[in-house]
Amino acid sequence: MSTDKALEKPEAAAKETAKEKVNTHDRIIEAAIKLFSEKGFNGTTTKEIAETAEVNEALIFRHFSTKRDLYGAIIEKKISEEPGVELSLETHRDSKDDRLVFTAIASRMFEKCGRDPSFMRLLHFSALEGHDLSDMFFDTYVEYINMLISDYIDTRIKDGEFKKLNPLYSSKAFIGMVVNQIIVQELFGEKKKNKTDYKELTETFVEIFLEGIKSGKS
Amino acid sequence: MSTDKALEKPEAAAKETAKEKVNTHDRIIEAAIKLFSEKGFNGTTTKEIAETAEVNEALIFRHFSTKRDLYGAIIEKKISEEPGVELSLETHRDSKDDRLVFTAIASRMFEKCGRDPSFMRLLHFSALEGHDLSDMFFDTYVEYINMLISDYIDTRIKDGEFKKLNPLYSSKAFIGMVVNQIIVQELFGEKKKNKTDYKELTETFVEIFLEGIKSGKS
DNA sequence: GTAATTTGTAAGTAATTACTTACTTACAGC
DNA sequence: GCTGTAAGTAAGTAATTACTTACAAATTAC
Repeated sequence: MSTDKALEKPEAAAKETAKEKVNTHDRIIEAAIKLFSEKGFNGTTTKEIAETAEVNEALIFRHFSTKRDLYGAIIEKKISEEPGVELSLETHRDSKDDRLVFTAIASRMFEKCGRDPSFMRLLHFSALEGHDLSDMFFDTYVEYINMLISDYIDTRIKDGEFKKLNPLYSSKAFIGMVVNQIIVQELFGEKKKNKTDYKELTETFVEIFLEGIKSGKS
Repeated sequence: MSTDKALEKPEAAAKETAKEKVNTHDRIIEAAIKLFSEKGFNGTTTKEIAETAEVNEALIFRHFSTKRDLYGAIIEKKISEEPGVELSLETHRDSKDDRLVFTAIASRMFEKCGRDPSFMRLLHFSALEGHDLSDMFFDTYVEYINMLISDYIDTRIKDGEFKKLNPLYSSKAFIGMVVNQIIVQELFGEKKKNKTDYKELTETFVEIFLEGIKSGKS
């Protein structure tokens, strides 16, 4: 019985306390993500974060010693939790169905950023405002993906299927099409005016890119 | 004589006074462009602007009634003074030498943004921070250029030289390649690590785009 | 039970913010 | 000369900032 209690109680208690604690912690982080991504680091006050999180302002500084620490924490969280584009590449790489591969990459990027616009905004704010972790953000999401696609292009060149163009620059060409569309959409709010047909847009991008890079041995 | 004096004196006087006045005004604007483009609206203080411009802080508010007014003034200035990409299109449009046209567009954009990085940063800051004039910025530099290129593509489709793809989406494809490279370079500071060969990069972009969009009647 | 630790809060701090004021200086027209 | 107007400045303002402190309530440990 005593063991039961010893096992049971702390567990339940921990759960209970943890629930409250984690909720507070999470509420702060969620509010911070929302506000920092909307208005940037300098445009957001700790008072606002507290109000949005429905938490006393002083609690923020018990969980994160400074405002900048909190900012760093949410960037790290975003970096770690985002599944990335690599999946769509890895899923289809071996098929060597180029149209499928690049369509999957573009679709995944559109879908991910459409679902969570805060990610792109945070990425850009952190770069513009010069946050320390901005480089890590960049390496994880720009350089890494460029490298993956660049590698794929490289193998397709060796297969004799793609032209002998610089693989990194070719990768940048494709990524650029997709990312710039996302930026225009999410950051500049183009969506209000023009309804974009994502299916057609993706097809156009993939068509241009693939026909442009394919070696002409049809 | 009286007319002479009346004509001469105010002119010289105006020149003299204007010189001082314009210098102060311009120094404020120059400092504001520098600081706002580096650190954004919220990241820049009026005290800093005054120090950078070597002008008493109170003078800022004699020239611009609020900090936001000053911000608006520099955005308007940037919008009005930038010559834009349209020139390179207009110069080469009638040649119908597609490679020349798109190479010129890309080169001009790279060159312009490389020479004045503050432009791109201001554009992005204003969009992220949601300034009122951000839309004007966007319309002038994103939508307008897209329209111009889209129009050119449209005529080339009607010439039978380009595939029947959506001209706007095709334009976005090309612009995206170039603009994204600029963003990565200027905002994320990629230049430190990788030396980019702009000539090869431009050639790669144009090659992929043109071969991708050309109707296959070679 | 009670002591100790954690969680929450109200009030306050010193520094900084955008913006003003009251004043002096320089220079124009007469 | 004098007067009026614009340019320049030092000092100040009220509000807001990130961050603290001192204390109460709740929870845990024993």
